[in-house]
This record gives sequence, structure tokens and C-alpha cells, in this order.
Amino acid sequence: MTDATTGSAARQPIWTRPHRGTRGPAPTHSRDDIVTAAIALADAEGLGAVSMRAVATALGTGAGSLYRYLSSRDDLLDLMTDRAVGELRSHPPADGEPLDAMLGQARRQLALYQRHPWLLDVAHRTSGMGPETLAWFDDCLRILTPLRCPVAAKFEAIAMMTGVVTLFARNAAAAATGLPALDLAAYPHLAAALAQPPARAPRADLFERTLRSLLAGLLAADPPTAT
Amino acid sequence: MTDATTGSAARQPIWTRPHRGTRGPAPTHSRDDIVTAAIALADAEGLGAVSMRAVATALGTGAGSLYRYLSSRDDLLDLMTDRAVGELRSHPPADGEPLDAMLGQARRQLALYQRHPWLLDVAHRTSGMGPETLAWFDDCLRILTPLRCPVAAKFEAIAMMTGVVTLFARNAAAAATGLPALDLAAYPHLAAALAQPPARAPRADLFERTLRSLLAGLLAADPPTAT
DNA sequence: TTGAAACTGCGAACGCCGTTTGCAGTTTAG
DNA sequence: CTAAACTGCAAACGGCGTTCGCAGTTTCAA
Repeated sequence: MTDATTGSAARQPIWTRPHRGTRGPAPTHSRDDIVTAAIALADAEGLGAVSMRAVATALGTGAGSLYRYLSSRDDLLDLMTDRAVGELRSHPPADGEPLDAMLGQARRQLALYQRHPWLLDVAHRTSGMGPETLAWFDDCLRILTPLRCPVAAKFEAIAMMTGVVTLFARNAAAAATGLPALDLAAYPHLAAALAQPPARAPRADLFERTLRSLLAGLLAADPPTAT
Repeated sequence: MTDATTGSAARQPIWTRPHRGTRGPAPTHSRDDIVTAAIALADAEGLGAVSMRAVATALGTGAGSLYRYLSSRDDLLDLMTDRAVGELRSHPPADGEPLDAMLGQARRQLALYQRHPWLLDVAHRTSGMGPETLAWFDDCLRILTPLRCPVAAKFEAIAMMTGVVTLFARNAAAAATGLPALDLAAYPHLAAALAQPPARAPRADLFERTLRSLLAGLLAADPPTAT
């Protein structure tokens, strides 16, 4: 009942919960070990392969043993996410024109999603905003410091940028799904569109153009009461 | 083995598979019944409550019996999604300036997501593009017909619009999650931002402004090789 | 020094899930 | 009239996240 990891009171978030007490034998594993193994599994076989049993097996133990280190699978997912986001950290601080710097952030975010596609299956969770995620958010705010517009607008812009990046990442991941195989007769405009030659160039600058116009719109200088 | 719903060959998509054969007794239920019950459950208690057993119980039968009508839970999810998207159908055909009409589409999409929040948990699936979804897509293409820009751009614009709508829906759904409860000392810009007064107005026109700038950017008239 | 308390790993179990299977009964086709 | 194709149903299978109890180990306090 007074167990540090399974305490009875409304459980603290994983970020502030201590790893272990001082009494018993030294633990065989650690949170970091578990997270590393889980991420390796997710990178290799997708998030569906990250079951407690699979992670435990990869570590040479049993599923139940993991609960000495985590209190739930959701905790593990939060830790995995924050660890992955941590990969966005160690860059040269990205200065210059704020919009350009933000576009760099977006590009590195997109690359992260391509390196760890399982992030797309996990990102829509609202629970955990870990230290690395907060650091990334803070860095975005630092970039936007010279802009004189409401803080709320900056928050919105960052959130929207992140969202659009996930959209691009998802579209890239689901590129090769093919079309309906249904009878297209009932959809004249769709049929007409598909009858055209299949597109010249994939418009490689779509990512940049979209984000630039989006951010420019959201971060306009002083919009308080003007229609 | 020659069962119509569990046939051995690579299974057809649910949209083209017949409901039943001609031999046996009249079925007690129907696909539509099941989908209706499942949607009611999802509206009331979220997608997590839509288990085969729960849906079957709501219909007064056993879980296994549902497999006389569907071949998997994914099929059910596809059917639910398409049924919900069908609610976007019966409107007056939304004419006028293409961008305005598209914004109307987006607004109705957003309302749909608020009526059926479980769509957010199901939308990122790539499998099923049902007849209603295709009809909606076709309607968007019809709206965009007067625009002279590559079809690929129209596809991108529709996809991006849908994506941005889901972003807004998600943010609205996850509005009241509160902030970190972590030590903010390590995040100076975030702390400074949060120290400011909490925002005057929530910028109600954010949805419209964002989408309008996005669509205008993606649907520019003739961008093939100009930087 | 001693004994309680707090920890450790572990294996078995619980309840839920999606899905499969076998069976008895019903309707239709030939 | 028989055989095939369907029906509903209950039981079972394997996998999941999670809990629990047990035996062993380490630390702290008396």
C-alpha cells in the first residue's frame, strides 16, 4: 500500500514519481532500459508489437515484472514519446528569421515521425507532456520571442504546426493504399479527376508552402479587434 | 468454407460483399441494425465501449453471432465511419464562391466530429473509403470544378482541409487537460508565457482564417514551375 | 543483533478482448 | 426428399493489460 510505484493515492504522473525506494535489492532493470527496448520493438514492428509481454521478453523477464518500474502501459507510451521527442533537442539553437527557424523545427519534427512512425499512433494522446516535450515547446516559444503578437496566438501556431506536420507524416506513411475498387459511376467528378494523367510532379515544396502560409496567417502582428 | 461472409479467398471489402445468401432462415438482425447499435454505444460511451460483446448484448445476442453479418471488428468500424460521414450528405448543394463553399464543408465536418467524437479515434485508419465518404469527396471536387489548378492540388487541398478540421476537433475535445504540474523553472520562455494574463478572446475566427489561408495557398491558379 | 519493513523477481491467475468452431435447427434448390 | 446453404448460439482459444501472492534480499531502527 505504501509501495512507491503502486501507491494508493491518486497516482502522480510518471515524470515526478521516483524510480525506486532505498530498501530492497538493486533492481535488475531500469525505466530507461524498458523504454529503450520498447522503442526498439516499436521501430522494428510497429506499436502493435509493443505489448507488456513482448517488452518483458525482450528484456528476459516476465510481463508482471515490468510493473515494478511502471504503473501502466500508458506510462510506458508516455515515456517512449518523450524519449523520442528528446531527439529534437541537441541541435544548434536555430536562429534567424522566426518563420525560417520554425520551418526548421517542422522539418526536424517530420523527420522524427519518419524515424519513429509509431509516434503517429501515439501522438493523439493527451495525457503526458514530458520534460523533453516541454523543452521543445519552450524552444519554439524562444524562437517566436521577437514576434509581437498575443501569446495565445503563439500557442495556437505551435499546436497547428505540430498538427500539420503529423498530417504530412501520415499522408506519407499511407501513400501506397490505392483507391476504392468500388464502382466509380456514382461519383462523376471523382471519376473525371482520376481519368486525368496521374500528376506531373508531386509538388515537393508543398510542406514548406503550406506551413509558411499557415504560420504567417496565425502570427500576424496585431489582430485584436479588427475584422 | 463457401460461406458468403467468411469466404476463404482474399476477402472482398465490406462495401461490395453481399449481406446474405438465399438459402437459410431470415436473419434476425442486419448490418444496419448492428451499425446503429454500435454508433449509439460509441456516441454514449466512446469508442472503447464498442466491443463485439457490448454491441451484441445491446442487440440481445452473443458476440459470435455478429460474425454472421461482419467479418471483423474493423469492418464494423468502417461501416460506422461511413454511416456517420453520410450525415454530411443531404444538404443544399452549397454553391457560390468555391472557397466559401469549401469552408462550409469544413464547418459541417467539424460539427460532425463534435456530434461523434469517436470519429477522431477511428479516422486515422486507411482501410475503408466507403460510398458515403466517396460521395463527400466527389462533392468537394464538384465545388472545386471552376478552379483551374492541377487535380493533384485539389486532392491535396481536400486532404489537408480534412486534416486541419480533425486538428481543431481534437483540440476542442482535449481543451480541458490542464498543464504540466512539472517544475517550470527549466522552461523559461514557457514560464514567461504562462505568467501573462490568460488571453483576452479565444479568437473565434481562428478556424475560418486558418482554413482560408491554407486553401488559398494550396489552390493557387497555375504554380507548375514558378518559385 | 535482531526483527520488521520495504523492496526485489517471478509465475499464476483474473477478466476482457476479437475471433473460431461445432452443433442443432431452418429454409431453399434441384 | 435430400442435400446444401444458411441461421443462432454457446463454448472455447489465444492474447492482452493488470493484479496478486510468494519467496528471497536489503536496509533501517530499536
